[in-house]
Amino acid sequence: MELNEKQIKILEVAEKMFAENGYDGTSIRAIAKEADINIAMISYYFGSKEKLLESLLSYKTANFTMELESILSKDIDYLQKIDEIVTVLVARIHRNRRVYKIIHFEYSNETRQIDFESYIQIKKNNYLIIEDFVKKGQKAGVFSKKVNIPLIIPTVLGSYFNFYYNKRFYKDIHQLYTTDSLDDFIHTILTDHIKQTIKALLTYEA
Amino acid sequence: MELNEKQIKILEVAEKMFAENGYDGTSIRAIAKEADINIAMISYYFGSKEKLLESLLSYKTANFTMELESILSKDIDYLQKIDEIVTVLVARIHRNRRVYKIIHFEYSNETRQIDFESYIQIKKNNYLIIEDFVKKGQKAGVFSKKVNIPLIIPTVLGSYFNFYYNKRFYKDIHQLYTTDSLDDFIHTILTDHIKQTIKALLTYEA
DNA sequence: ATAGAAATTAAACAAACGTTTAATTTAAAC
DNA sequence: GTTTAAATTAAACGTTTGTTTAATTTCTAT
Repeated sequence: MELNEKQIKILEVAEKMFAENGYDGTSIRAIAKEADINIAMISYYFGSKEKLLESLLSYKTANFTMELESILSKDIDYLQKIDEIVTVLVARIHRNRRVYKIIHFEYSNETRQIDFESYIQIKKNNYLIIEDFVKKGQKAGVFSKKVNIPLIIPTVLGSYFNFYYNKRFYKDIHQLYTTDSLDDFIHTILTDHIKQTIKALLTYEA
Repeated sequence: MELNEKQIKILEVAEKMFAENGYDGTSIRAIAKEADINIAMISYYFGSKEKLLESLLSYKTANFTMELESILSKDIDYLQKIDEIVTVLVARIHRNRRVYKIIHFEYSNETRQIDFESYIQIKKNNYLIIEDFVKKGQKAGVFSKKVNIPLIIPTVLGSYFNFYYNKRFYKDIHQLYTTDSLDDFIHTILTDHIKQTIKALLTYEA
């Protein structure tokens, strides 16, 4: 699906407002007003509010996969690859945190009939790449064989998102009162913590 | 605030529906119908929809603190305490997962003026207890001194919640098609993974 | 310059929303 | 048994919701 400038504007506004006030908490009137277009244009372009959300998801969850494979093909050791994957992963989910918030909320709701198929396919594909990498590391004797591979990613992403969903709490603890200091904290301290966690987990033998 | 049977019924129904369809996605009419009471009773008992949510939060986030202190006062070693804390923590957030979903969504939204003060106070208090415990472990030479203490809890809770928010994905991977098998997985495999992660992190020196 | 398609608009639609009202029933106190 | 308060009800309120309509403007191709 090709998108013109106005459609992209609508999607950007929708992303911000859906994440801020939820899908149901955001009216298409409010989106239209913020995007400075007529209400009817949303139905005209996307068909309905629900299809607008689906368009947003497929627009934003473009492939991780290439970036991931690029790191894994580098000539660096296993633990360095972990560092790079975590760095890229955290930067990426932080950049797209709003869309992930929508996904977390709507995808965990079984009764909502939004189409998440493309998101799931990307996720499944990326998981298989990670699994392959960890298994190689285990065979090479670098990684512990006791680790539960499918649960590594939830620990990486979860550490970030639980921080983010409680950021008003952690802002106080770490004194992060500006957007810049928060971003900086995430890309340094939080990212380092997650790197450390995953490397510890993958090399832990007890 | 004392609650009669009918008020508790309303809160239980509200918890389920708020978590399932969001605060804005849930009408008081729908709550009233599900709880089998008249619409006006919600305003009559709680004042408004917003105050209903606040009542729900303070009703459900009763103190972790005692349970935590009970574990820490036991005569077991540091790593065994980690095991017990993780077990209790995961069981508890799993039991109250719906309320936490509401909190994650609403508390991370700066523009929403819901009162989270009691939740924050409990969280802050529990953090200080954990911090004290880890510092003692560091002095005793059991725990690494390089760990970022405030970020340990996000890793524990985040691992669980990222699994939960993507459970439709992980259900397929781990073949957890019944509620019982899912609960069982969480209380065994997932809990073990988190225990392992935290113990690895706290003893990692590299 | 003109025809036809695409884009844009204001207005209208029925339905659903949170809240309030005023009347009635139930329960408790004396 | 009467009085008084609490609980419960159906109905109504003014808004806001997502979507559609029909008319108009803008753009594109010939």
